[in-house]
Amino acid sequence: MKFSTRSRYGTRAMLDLALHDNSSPVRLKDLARRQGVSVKYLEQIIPALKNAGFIRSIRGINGGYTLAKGAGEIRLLDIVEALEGSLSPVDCVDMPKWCPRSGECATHEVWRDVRKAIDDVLGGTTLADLAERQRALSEPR
Amino acid sequence: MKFSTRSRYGTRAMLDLALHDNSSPVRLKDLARRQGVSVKYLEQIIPALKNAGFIRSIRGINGGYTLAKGAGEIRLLDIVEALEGSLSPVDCVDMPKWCPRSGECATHEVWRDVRKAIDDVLGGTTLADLAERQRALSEPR
DNA sequence: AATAATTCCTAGTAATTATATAGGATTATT
DNA sequence: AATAATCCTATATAATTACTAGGAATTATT
Ligand code: FES
Ligand code: FES
Repeated sequence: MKFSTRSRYGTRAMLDLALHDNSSPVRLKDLARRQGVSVKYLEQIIPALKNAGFIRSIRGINGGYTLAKGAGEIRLLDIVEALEGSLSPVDCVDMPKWCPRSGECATHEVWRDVRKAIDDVLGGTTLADLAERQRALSEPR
Repeated sequence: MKFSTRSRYGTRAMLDLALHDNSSPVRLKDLARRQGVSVKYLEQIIPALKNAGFIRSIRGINGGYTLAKGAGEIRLLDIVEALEGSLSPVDCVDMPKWCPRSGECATHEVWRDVRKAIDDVLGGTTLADLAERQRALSEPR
């Protein structure tokens, strides 16, 4: 019941892009240095975010990555699901047929409730919200 | 981000014990048959529940397992944590030192919120609640 | 046209975790 | 003594995780 490093690194990568949005594309090299992750590993995580339509890439020299849409339109739930797969704590929440007795299983209902609680938190937070929180944290006071 | 089979089987085992509470101890053989799990695998899951103080065992012939306290005093959160370990989606929620920059990491706050949401659902449901739901599901109507 | 810097693609790999199974020791009832 | 249950420890296998490696494709600059 842990998020994989894919999700942790990938979410922080998205946050990094959001914070550097209005400038030139962000090179993976810089992103990796700032986040303390190897370029090679990020290279493997990034495609999921691109396929999901969250980021756009610019190839060749001076290339890099930018957000493909407004930070306010990207929910953390979408990011994590793109990286992690479904957040249902058990498979039968998504596919009731997966458990033969899902119609008469009380635990099933509880797992569904857990899923919903996660959805509410992560679905209610956008990348813009996250960036704002980060700015508040980094702000000198 | 899935619960292991330990958690799923273990929770169902606890539910089974709760439903057969007021009678004689439940043999693993019967529990396993009802839940569709091998006795040998259950044997490996059960000790965690016993060590946590949720169940009591009776050895020898006519032995078996019973709840060690009232079903209303056992929260699903406790059961799952006994079987699964901490439900924090990332380690730094439990150990802030684990991430070097946890004090200035916005994602950290979100992961903490996710943990809390799970806690609220699973901490707010007791084994008695679960048993009641199960009876409602099984009831002929 | 050559160079350099970037993303893109595919494969490999070591370590860990998940999901069991197996065999026998211990305990208590009859 | 026989039986039936829990208890304990070891082993096996498969899947997943967290990377690393090498090079191909693309593009701005010179
Ligand atoms: S229906 Fe899947 S756990 Fe019960
Ligand atoms: S502090 Fe652990 S993920 Fe940021």
